[in-house]
Amino acid sequence: MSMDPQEYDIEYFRNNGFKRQQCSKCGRYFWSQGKHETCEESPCVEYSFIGNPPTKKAYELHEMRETFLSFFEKNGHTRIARYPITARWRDDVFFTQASIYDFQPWVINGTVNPPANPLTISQTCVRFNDIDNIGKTGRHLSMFEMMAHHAFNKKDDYIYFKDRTVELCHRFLADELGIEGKEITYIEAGWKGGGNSGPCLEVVVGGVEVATLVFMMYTVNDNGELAPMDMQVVDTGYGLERLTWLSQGTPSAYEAVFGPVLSYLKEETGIKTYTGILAEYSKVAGIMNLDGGASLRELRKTVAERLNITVEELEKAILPLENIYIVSDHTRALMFMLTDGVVPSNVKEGYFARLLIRRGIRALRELGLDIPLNRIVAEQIDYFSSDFPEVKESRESVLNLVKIEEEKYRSTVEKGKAIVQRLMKEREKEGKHIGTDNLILLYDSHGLNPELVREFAGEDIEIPDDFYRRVAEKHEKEDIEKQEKKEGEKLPRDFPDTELLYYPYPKMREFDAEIIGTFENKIIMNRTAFYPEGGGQENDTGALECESGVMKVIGVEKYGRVVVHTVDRVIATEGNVHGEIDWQRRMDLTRHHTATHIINAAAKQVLGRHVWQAGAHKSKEMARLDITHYKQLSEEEFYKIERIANSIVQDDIPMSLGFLSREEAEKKYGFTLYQGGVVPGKELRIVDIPGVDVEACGGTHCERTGEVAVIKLIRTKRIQDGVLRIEFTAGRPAIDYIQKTEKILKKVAKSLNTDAEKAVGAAERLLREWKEAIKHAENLEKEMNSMRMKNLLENPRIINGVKVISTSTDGGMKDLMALSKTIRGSIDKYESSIVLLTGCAEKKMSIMVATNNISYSAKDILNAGLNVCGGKGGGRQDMAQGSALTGDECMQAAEKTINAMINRINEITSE
RNA sequence: GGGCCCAUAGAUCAGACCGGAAGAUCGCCUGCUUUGCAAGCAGGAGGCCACGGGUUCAAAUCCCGUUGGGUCCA
Repeated sequence: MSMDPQEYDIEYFRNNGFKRQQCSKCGRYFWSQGKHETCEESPCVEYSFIGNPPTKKAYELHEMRETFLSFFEKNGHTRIARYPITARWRDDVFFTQASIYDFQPWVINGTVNPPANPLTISQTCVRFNDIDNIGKTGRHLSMFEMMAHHAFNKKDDYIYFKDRTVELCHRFLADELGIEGKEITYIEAGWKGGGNSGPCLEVVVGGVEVATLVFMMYTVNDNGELAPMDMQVVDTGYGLERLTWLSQGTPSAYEAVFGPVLSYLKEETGIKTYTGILAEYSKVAGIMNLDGGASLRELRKTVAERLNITVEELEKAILPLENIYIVSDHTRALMFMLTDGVVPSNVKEGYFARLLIRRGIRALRELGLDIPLNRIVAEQIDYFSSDFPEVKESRESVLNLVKIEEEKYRSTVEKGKAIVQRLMKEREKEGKHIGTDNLILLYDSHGLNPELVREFAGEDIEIPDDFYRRVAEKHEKEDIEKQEKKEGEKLPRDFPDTELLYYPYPKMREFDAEIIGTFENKIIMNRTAFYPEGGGQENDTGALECESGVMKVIGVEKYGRVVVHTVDRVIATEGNVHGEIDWQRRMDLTRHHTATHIINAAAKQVLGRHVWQAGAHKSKEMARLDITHYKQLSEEEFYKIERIANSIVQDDIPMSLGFLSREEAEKKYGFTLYQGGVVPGKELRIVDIPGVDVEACGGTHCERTGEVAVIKLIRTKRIQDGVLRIEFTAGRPAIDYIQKTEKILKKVAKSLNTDAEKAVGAAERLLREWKEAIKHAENLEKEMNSMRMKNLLENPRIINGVKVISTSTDGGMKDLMALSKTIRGSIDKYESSIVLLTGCAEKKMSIMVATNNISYSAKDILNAGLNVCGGKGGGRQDMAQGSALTGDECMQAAEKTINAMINRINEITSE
């Protein structure tokens, strides 16, 4: 994307001897203090820093991060803790993929102020688009840290923009890291994203892009025209891993950033690193555009040629290392994902965790290592513990999650083994082998990758080169158009912020306010004590009283900082009103909200630190809390959570509710504040139940836990793999619920003719006796049948040497079958016989023909009968069934039918 | 968020494509055999074929929906 060259006319460049130059290869313009033929970025040049780092010293990963953050701190920035890797404050993405994600959309669109301004951060990020390249290219990673300094400029609050940004960047690289100023190039580029755009500079050293400086300043309208943004944002991104790699000059980024984890794996496997080969490999990978298997082979061929060895020799040297890198990379990403509340599952965020675990296990297998994957995750945790205390705190829970997921994979593989074996047998019968179709099905539906299938099959199954592309194609066809996300509805005109009374005066039931605007059936006032829908809590209802009468408040919503009341009818457009809140409803909602926090804490205590709130809803009669957990609760866990929750209530703990600056809150309470997702803004409302739970939350709450009165869990439900829903009630509705269930129990007991305590025993006995009675009745019927049959059997009709037994009953098809079975049981297996049965029940006649040891078709005989009674039916050679609608004349029809069939038997047996 | 696969005896699964009398193996119970055990032999119990509709003379089987589980993709 090209931008106006003036956009890059930066004072700092002009004053410090930078010259604008054009790359002879890619044609892009760039700025540098040195003179360069090209832009200095691969693929225009090869990496020059490998074995020859341009920094004054080699930095270890954590050291590089600290150097960066403290440099910007020294230069007027506030250091901000990383945001979680799961972007729960956004509904358009699963994961945080760049530092700017932390401030989208709330800060960028001006809804809230940034946590600090300017600020510096090292944001943990994950990206999975290049997952196949990980471990293979020397530089791709699934998890990385984007270090950044951000400034948010408003008209009345200008921090800094292009000039200072470039200055800080250059000073960091040149003065702090000691890179020769002339070696750094700033390539002109354009940036676009999320409806915004602006110029951007790619900062390149030694062939590698180490940072990007983005200046967000325009909004792009539908016609592609640019308009200046209200806020101009400095969005920078410095690759921690890139810079660390650059400073160490190792053959690949992996060798620089994985630290002791890499050494551990190398030691365990005894795999050697061929530095020369690896260096060459990374260099070539750097100048190649890698996408898919074919280009990977191309890469290997090129490298082998350059080193004058065969591709086989090359692969022997690098393939084991690739697996080591994959394990290192994946476990590192997992550590952060699981720490931040991802629970492995088959959908959404969880699936990526599962993917990494399964890929990790496969890589370990390839290496021939018999170590559980969580052992490697533990190494990662130890490496990151000192700089990320939250990782250390979640150690046990993270290792447990990995272990559970490993077990799940093992059982998937076990099941898969059986499936493959059955499939083999089936295919063998048909004289065929397992084909590509089978492979795709096994992978897509059963999670068995083709290599695994080959192993289980024990024969050489051909795996097509483009296997995964074919799987992808299968899914592409099913691709759905992405639904347009509707923008937050806007108010018809601007209103001043509403003063919120429910925070400072949580017990305020009535208040006076002034109407400042109305539209449709909505009213906006200067202040309100009505709680608007938000944070999973439903809105208050009540009344607004004014001189001309009373308006009923039926809905309350918040648009930005304005509270909008929906009323049944607007009878005043200005003047004073007196508001009154439906207090019973408010108290029910409040108790449910506080109870939600309490249950969340209790669940964490019982189940582990991996439990995070995944959603919640509080209404008047009932509430539900969704938590991350990997399986359904046992009965024991269910009641334990309920017991603990109620003991927190009984302890009647005084709660503290108040506002705190974000920095202070994060420092004091840490990460778990953000249960419902990160709450944007500088000031956080903190709901603190001392010793139990602290959350950033905007809802209404009790003053003491005792106010909740009682918590009754109703049921839990696994709403998806990895997420459990707890439904519960608190306070008044809890009592209603208990009474309701008790009434049911009493009713049951009464109908069993006993009392509640004995109901279960009575029900069990009843069921047992009922089953016995049925069995008894069946046996009796069998006996009756055989007695009834005795006559028939002793005096059978013999037609041309074939024994024919026929009778009419008053049963349905099921009875006829039972009857025929009885007869069958009492005649000789080798005796030629035919059984003809009819049954009349509910104005319908069932007919059944069964033959034994003869060649005549039962179907044929049946048809003769059906012809006279007008029925339908069919069957097999030795057994046929049919029925006819006969009305009240069933018995006569049955006689006619049997006669017709006997005639037919006469006919065919005499032929 | 979407696609695919699966649900039958206590367990593992046949049967389903092509509708017509619910099966195998292991486990369980009883008896025989054995000093005892493992086992062997003979017999037996155990199924609303996940649930709810529909089609059909007839549904475990075909169609639609629901629930639960698995899996791949975003």
